[in-house]
Amino acid sequence: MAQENGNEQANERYEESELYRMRHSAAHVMAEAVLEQFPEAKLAIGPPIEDGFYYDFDLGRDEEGRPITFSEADLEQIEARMRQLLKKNAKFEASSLSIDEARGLFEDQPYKLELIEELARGKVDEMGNAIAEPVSEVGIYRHRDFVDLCRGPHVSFTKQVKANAVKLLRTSGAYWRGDENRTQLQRIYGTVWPNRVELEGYLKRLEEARARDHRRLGKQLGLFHISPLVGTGLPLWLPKGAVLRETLEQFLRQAQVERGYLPVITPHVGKLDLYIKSGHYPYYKESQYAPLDMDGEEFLLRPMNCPHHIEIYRSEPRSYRDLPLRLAEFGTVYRYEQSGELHGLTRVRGFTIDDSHLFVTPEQLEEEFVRVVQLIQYVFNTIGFSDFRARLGTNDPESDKYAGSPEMWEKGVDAIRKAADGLSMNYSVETGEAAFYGPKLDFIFRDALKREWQLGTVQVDFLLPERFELEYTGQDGERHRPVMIHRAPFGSMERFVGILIEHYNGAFPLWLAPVQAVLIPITDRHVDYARQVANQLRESGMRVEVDESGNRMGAKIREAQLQKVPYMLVVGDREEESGTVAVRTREEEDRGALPVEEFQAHALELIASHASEL
RNA sequence: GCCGACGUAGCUCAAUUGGCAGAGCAAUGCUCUUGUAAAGCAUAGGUUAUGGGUUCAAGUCCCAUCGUCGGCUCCA
Repeated sequence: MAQENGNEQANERYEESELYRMRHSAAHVMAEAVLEQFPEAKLAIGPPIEDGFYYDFDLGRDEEGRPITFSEADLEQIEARMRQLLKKNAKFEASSLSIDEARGLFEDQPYKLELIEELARGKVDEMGNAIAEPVSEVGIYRHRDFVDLCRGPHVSFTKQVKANAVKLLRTSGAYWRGDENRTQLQRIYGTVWPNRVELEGYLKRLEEARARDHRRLGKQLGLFHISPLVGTGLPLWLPKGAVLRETLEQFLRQAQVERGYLPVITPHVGKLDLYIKSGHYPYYKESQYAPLDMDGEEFLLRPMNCPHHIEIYRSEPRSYRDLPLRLAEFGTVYRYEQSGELHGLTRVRGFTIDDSHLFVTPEQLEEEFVRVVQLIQYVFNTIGFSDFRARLGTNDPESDKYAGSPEMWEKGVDAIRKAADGLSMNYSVETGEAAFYGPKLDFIFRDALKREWQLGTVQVDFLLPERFELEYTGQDGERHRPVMIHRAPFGSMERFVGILIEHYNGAFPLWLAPVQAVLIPITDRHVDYARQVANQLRESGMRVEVDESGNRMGAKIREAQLQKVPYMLVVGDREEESGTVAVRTREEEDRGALPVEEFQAHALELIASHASEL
């Protein structure tokens, strides 16, 4: 993905940019304002981030022992004070101190002391990033009476941050060092831009992003519904959403048939023993629905599909002639995510993975891996997704989260690297992002709100074949152990559709649109003709509705526009007499009358080619 | 799960310091028979998330539960 290099370069430039300095400096001035209002506040860290900055504070506890938090009024006051402080033109002065001097200077700032100790021991820097070497001196930045442990960079004078280009956005809790077992601090997020106009532009972009939020569009377009009575995180697919999802499923099924995948269908529950044997259970115990105890036997709502597919592999003796064996299923799984983690369709408790498990010989591994990546690229290209990056997730040798031998991991990572390099792909390598059973290559998409979502994934697995003692008979007549590839191009149908909604702002390409055309009869008199045309189009496989409401034509068009229906086919006396439809697209283009057959042929061609333009 | 904000009709939102729960859209009925983004009139729609409490009086104040939203954490 050529995208990624660009991003990395952009990030490097960002960290050296004036804007980055402004945001870093704004964080310091905000902390200064906070300290005025909360003199007892302890400072944690306050870095620039994409589009802004934050600073974390510990405000201590009230008489009842509850953490003191920022109110909305506090935020307004802090923001107002910050503006005043920016205008008073203080100079930012850098200097460095020995570790001991720094310990003295920050003696009543416990979080800073912890950072200083870690710098001295060479673990992490003041921003929390890993460093290689212990340091003997630490950087500090001072403006007025405010001093912070910091290596900069900053602007020279506070005035260089425009007071009218600063806005504090929100507060939230945030764990110290990102660790939920440690103190929860109070974070303030803010943003700074070079000037007021750019700030307003940014706020407008946020507003626009909210307008294309898939939860909002999902309601407006009648795609899905989440009922608290059914269960939070358990979406209900409405007819139009179901059509969209099934269309995607059909598309992938077809692509898989062409590539030698075989369908299987397996149940949504399995005995607990199955997951104990696979090793999934102890790893993910906390994020699973509790086992169902029936007559002394325990069953799990399945959190993944792999063990079921493995049992299919094991159902008969396998020969090298059977491999690669590619078993595919849209398999629904259940994971009890923490309540605060749920989010529309993109983070749910019951979802369907476009899952497949490939059982291959070690010799076939690399080639099969390449084919899977090519399938994923084909899927993304066809659907029109572009803002993706690829990530190679490896195990963290320090962590006990990962099973299997070092050789297994090495072989797996090696296979992925060879495959990705062979395809000339750009990818980042991230330690500690692997599955517990093996390394993986993930495809990560950025949504309208700039959040990143992992969609497609391909994983190499030497472990489960061992756990389940999988075998095949080789050409040599000996027993051999296959390797597994786990893969899901969409990742999950729920998440993928959620992202798809935002990507297209609800205006799906014709082939995916839940309703592809609406017939709009001008008066009651034309309803029969409209129905006749609709039926003709339906017989060719198109998804067509007739607007038989009592509305006037203008209102029917408005409704179809709001529903983002690709084609509006207006029919009145003229069309009925000539056997035509007056074609209008959602891009507000009146294309005039076309014979029904001509429109149909044109539309079917676009559908077949997965075209995104009408 | 944690921090904060919030929960009023199907949807979007009103309701002054605690004092009769409202509007637009959608729905239904009637009239109009209409040419490219909203016709008119009428009707119906509510245990103000749920449960408890304070008060002469609670949508409004307090407590709990459920849920939603923004973050944090997590994401097989």
